[in-house]
Amino acid sequence: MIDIKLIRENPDFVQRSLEKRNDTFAVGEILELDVSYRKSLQRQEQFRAQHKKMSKQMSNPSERSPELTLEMRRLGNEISALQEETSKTRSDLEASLLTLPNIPHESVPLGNDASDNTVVRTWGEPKTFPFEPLPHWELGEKLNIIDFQRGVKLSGSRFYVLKGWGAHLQRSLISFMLDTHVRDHGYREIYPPFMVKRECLVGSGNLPKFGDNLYHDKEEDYWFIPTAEVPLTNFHRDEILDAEDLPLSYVAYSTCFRREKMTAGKDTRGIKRGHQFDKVELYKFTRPENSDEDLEKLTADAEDICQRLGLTYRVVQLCTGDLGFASRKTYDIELWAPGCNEWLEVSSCSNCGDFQARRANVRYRPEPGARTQFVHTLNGSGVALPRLLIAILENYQQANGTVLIPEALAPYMELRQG
RNA sequence: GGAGGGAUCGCAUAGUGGUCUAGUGCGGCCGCCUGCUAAGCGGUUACCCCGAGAAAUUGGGGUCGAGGGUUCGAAUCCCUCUCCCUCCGCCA
Repeated sequence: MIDIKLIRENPDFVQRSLEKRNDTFAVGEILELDVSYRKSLQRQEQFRAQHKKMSKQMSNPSERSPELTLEMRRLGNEISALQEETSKTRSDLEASLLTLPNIPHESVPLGNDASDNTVVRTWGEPKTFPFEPLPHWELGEKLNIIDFQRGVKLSGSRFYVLKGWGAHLQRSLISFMLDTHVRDHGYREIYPPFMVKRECLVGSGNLPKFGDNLYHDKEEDYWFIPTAEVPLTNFHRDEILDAEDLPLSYVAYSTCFRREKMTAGKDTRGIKRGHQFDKVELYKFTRPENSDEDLEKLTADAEDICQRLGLTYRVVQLCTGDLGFASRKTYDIELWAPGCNEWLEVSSCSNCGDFQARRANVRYRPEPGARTQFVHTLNGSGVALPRLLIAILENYQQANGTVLIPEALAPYMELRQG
């Protein structure tokens, strides 16, 4: 959420910044709501103060009178009418504020869409093969480790089953990534709930605008997380963190659930885009002055996974038009997949500034006795699984149709299975 | 799912309709005293919103798990919900 005070004091800046996202937003409307909210709030508080004084008089039996009682009743009615008006305006204002995306960081390059993103760096070279490399869906079926038909039988389109060595590989990757981030990058491991309350999705920025991409149990009002970023953002909701604990770095494995109904027909081949996938997520709560630097660190931590696995990747900086709703600055990490011949997004590392912290009300106290302030939050996959699996299968395939195990995974793959 | 008990300013607790501007103890912080430490003494100790001010500050309002109701007036009475505890049922 954008600070209403910033909008109030600098509406042109906010308007101009949001326009960089190549979309339009009702900043003027919000300003009007803000004015009328504060006007009716002030009137209400004035009446309340008066009412309070009279009430004090009433507490003394000798000052009680039928006239005073009557007057207070009248005032009381007036206050509740005003109260209704005030809270209506306030919730309208809040609802509007919740639909505004974050303000892009001034360093983010201008652009309309993904085609304006810029490659920041590339690690490794796209691998060349003395034979025609197969796409993972063919490798998966040949090796009998990915079962598309049974996935559809069990759950419908965009579901698949990993079998034997394939399932084992995924499980090993999860352990490898968690171990690496905990042992070598200083993150604390979290196992979060995969179903959360509505307000968690509001805190992370998925609601109210993007509900159509989420699975929801209406009976119990549980929401299935589209990423572990959601429970992690809300882990410290309504808390005031100790300044000396910052930055707090968390790593969480979770399954993720997404409807993906807008892209029916696209990316249907293979395991690139499903309704359910696994992911290891990195998350940081930082002091505002450190968040830019911490984004570089977090991105490097995700990149390190790709490097240890010997996979070619590139880091792409998103332009203003392609930035996610909650993000002010984002780097995507894309792995090269020689079989399907494309760069696969396996991580999106974002600095959300105080946007999510404001929504989830996560604060800290910079100095003892100082006013509380919102922290900055960062997130990024470290990294997403099906696509990592794709990259390993396609990069490590051999002429005879087998797939080698990356050296870093060897300790995790000692169990032999078909 | 059933029955009962509970939720108060970091922690513990008091408060059963107006004097609550929520008391007290502990802990924390500041100061005094003091060879040192402990003790003692004094002060201080939440969060949010609106207004004034360049600022330090300052005026007002709100918050006793959440929301509604009764009343001139609610921490206190009534209703609904959430969470926690005990027991029963059911399970991994």
